[in-house]
Amino acid sequence: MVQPRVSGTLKERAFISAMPQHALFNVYDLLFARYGPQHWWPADGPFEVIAGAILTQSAAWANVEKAINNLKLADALTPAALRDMAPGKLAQLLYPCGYYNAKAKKLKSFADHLKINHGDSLNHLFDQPVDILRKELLSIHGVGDETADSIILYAAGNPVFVIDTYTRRIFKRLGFNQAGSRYEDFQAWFMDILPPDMRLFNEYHALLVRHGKEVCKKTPLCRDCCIGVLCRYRGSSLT
DNA sequence: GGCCAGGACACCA
DNA sequence: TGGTGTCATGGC
Repeated sequence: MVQPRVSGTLKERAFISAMPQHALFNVYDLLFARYGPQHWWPADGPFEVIAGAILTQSAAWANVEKAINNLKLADALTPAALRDMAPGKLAQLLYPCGYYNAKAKKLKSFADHLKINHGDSLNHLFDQPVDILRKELLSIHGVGDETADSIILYAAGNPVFVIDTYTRRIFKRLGFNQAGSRYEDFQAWFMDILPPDMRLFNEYHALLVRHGKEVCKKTPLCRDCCIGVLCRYRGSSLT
């Protein structure tokens, strides 16, 4: 495979900054052309999505899969089973994905909340306006911005754009510094430009993670890496 | 042996 | 409001 030359000239980056709407769609098209559909979220049902979203916090997905498999083998991947299990036993099952004591507490907090407020019904939890749902999720111990949005998008099926480390890194290094540094500013920038399409948001986030994992972290200058790779698929320009 | 991985929270200035 | 320490294993 031919490595891209160092590109991303000042002229190219200036154009990207001036035309964020076009560039945002072009970046998606280029990533999709390169990687194809990602079929996210890899889980059996919405509760497994939620558990995975909590367990993947600062952890490699391969290790999260081991922990989820442990939960399945112990028949513990239900809210009731998580509540009933002793904290030490649950932590033991979560051991492969790290932070096992903290994550055991987080899973139990979610299971407790679901029982108390929704009778263990995810449909009841999800059957409310997205802004209300998001505030409720954020009130649960262990659920922050990214985890809440992952749950809303991948478990509830509502179009919110998930902002993660890879998304910030890739777009900042592509020159989109006007997006702001706060989570909500970055998210608003995406959602103001893109149509509220659940499938688009799903695929876009997954593609950014795929690209971040496979390309950006292996290149010292990610800015050049991203622009170089992306430009290679559209000649010499991101336009 | 060091660094990083699909973050969140508590604490402090 | 923003910065920092903590939580912790597994793969490269």
